[in-house]
Amino acid sequence: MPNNEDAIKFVRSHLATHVLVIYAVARVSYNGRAKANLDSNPFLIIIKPDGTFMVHGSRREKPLIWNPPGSRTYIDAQEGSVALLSIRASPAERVMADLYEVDFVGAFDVEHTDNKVMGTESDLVAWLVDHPDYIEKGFVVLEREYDTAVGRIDILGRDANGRLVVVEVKRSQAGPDAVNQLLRYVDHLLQRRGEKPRGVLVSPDISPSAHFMLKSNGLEYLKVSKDLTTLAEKGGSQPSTKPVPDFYSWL
Amino acid sequence: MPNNEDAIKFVRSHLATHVLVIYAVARVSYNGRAKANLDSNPFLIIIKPDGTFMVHGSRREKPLIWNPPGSRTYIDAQEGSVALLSIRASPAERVMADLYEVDFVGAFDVEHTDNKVMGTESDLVAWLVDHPDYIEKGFVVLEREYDTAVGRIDILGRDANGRLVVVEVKRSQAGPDAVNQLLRYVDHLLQRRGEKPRGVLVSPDISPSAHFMLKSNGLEYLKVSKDLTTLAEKGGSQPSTKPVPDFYSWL
DNA sequence: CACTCGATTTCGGTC
DNA sequence: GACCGAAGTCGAGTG
Repeated sequence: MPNNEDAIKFVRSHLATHVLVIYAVARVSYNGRAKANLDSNPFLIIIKPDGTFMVHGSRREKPLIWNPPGSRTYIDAQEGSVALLSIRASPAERVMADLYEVDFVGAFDVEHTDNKVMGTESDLVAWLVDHPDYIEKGFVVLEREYDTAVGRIDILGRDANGRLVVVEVKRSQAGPDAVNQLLRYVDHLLQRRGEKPRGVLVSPDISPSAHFMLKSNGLEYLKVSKDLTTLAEKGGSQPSTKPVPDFYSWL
Repeated sequence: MPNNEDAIKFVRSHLATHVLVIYAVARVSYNGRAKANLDSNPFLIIIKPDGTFMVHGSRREKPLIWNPPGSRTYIDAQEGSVALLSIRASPAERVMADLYEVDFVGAFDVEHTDNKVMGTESDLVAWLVDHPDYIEKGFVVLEREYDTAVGRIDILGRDANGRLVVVEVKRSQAGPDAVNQLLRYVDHLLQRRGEKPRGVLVSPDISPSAHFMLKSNGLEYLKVSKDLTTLAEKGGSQPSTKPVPDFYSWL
């Protein structure tokens, strides 16, 4: 029979420093912005040193129940089970896990590593600003990431005829929301400057309804090559460190 | 010195049935809709039987690099390392991990469990439809989740005076996007029916800029109690099963 | 399969 | 800490 006391000690001593992996039969509940419950079943529970608490099932990328970074984890013995508690201060949220059978606890020393993702919308905007003729011959950039009362305009410029142009950029297929955003900006500038600007949506693809909305509002569409959306820059992370695994199990 | 061959065999034999947890020093790269790279560092790699592939660091809830459910995983020996490959067919995306030092491999038999989350926007809409007077005395619901060319209207109804009312519901703080959506629907109905409807945004909170946009467009705001956003119904999951943990390590 | 939108969105940036 | 908008968004529902 497993020794819960040892497991509890083990978890406590590694909570702040290691990524903990717990395999246990547990009943889990979440209560906060929403509510959810899991009946007693074997789950994989992962607790990170930053407070992230996750209960994973056998499918999907997202945990079934979780608490975000910054939460605090508590563990204690209970009548016939181990109580695992994760508390987030604000908004108040709590995850409670009753572990009826703890079959594995591992502590893994994982370094903090940031990775830089390349090919984001910001990258595409930057490229377009550097290559204004790609948008249109004679296009001149006035502003980039231009904040207004109704949102941030990706690119504001003038065409060869000197007419104001609002450019909204999407790195993937544009939907109704993107058209909405563009409309918002065009209306705002019309009211603000008394000059009706052109509105151009730039993306590698657009959904049918979004295209319909675009056309019926006199806006324009510029399709960009999919290659442009994965512009490669360079990014990296930190140097290697020695792994220090440690675990506790009875089998 | 660890035996990579055994680790590879172990992974292969559990890929389809277990949640695999691998702790290794690895260099990881992702190439697909975007790109990302991780230098050689100890990471926690989790592979689920549904094809989900995740590389977790010591912080945050989301993996540093991942492939979604439906991806295929391959593992093979390499010169001085173990090559782990995850391929997603469409869109074409691949995650490559070079494991330079495999320190732990665990296979955990996690049952598939669905959990029902309570307190979603859909729950709130349902409650409002059942309690139309909460929106406004004399309010009559005409349609719910009403599809139009510009999107789905949460609730369409008429007020005590017989005037058309569009209701947009948010379960958390409403931002500019919500106002945008509502505006879109109001405009659409005006054009479509030649009748200018009232637009009402319902949420427990609203951001300052969203409220400003709302007012300046003649729309209305109805604040609902936060309690309403966590309406409790009932939900559960499946019965318990026996855990069958299995792992492989050298320490 | 594609489209649409909610999400305990999460996450990063900015004020 | 609040606000704002992107995300390799993910994931569910619908057609």
